[in-house]
Amino acid sequence: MKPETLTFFDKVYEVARCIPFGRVTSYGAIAKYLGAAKSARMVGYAMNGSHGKDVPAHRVVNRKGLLTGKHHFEGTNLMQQLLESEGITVKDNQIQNFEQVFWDPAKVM
DNA sequence: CTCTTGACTGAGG
DNA sequence: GCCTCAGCCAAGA
Repeated sequence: MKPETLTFFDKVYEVARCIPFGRVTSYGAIAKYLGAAKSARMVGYAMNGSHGKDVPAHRVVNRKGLLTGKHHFEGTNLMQQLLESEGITVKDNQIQNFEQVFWDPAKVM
């Protein structure tokens, strides 16, 4: 990869890979961790390019714990199944016990 | 170069 | 708690 390509996007991928099993985080949490809390949209946008990478995008949801990006996955419920496979309860595209499974990147670091 | 859109969020009503 | 507005930055037309 070219150094010029090392941007906010690459940092997002890096943090996303650090998300532990059975945990989730929000776009804003990642953005804030990167020092660009107001660029949460870029995190989601970056996820658009997460295909072909080891980025567990299904573990990244919006601040409400809603699976806003499920439409970007192959199936209509693939994202939900992936989360449920990790022990996360999902109901109506929304993560239950969100605070319980929420993972803060800054908290680990 | 300009305009629109988007996997978002926080503040205000 | 829900709706609306503005800010953010990048990619595509």
